[in-house]
Amino acid sequence: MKIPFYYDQVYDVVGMIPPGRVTTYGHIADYLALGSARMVGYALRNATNMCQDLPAHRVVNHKGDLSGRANFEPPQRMQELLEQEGILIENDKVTHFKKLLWVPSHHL
DNA sequence: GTGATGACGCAGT
DNA sequence: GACTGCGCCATCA
Repeated sequence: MKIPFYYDQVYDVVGMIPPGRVTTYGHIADYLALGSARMVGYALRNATNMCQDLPAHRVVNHKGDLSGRANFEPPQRMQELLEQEGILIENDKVTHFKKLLWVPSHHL
């Protein structure tokens, strides 16, 4: 299966998110400087279904909310994976989100 | 080619 | 802090 050009870009950024940290769609989009935050989420939607190795659970929206958990096969899986890395989830939102936030460009 | 969709983000109120 | 509306642009029908 051919992977759309945008998806591969997202995989690379998401794949370099350090464990125990999270990032937002906007930051990824800004780092890629290709499209918008919507494109990131759009790409991840296929990514999760396609590449289970992809730590898409570390990607949340600008509110720190697990907006895409419903897209995971078991929606509960996303929260489980985050807690597994030490990230606490409350009311489907990342606790201390700003502290755990990791910015791609900041990593350079 | 046209129209609608979407795991979002931001400005305005 | 909350809600509303608009922009974003690749992908799908």
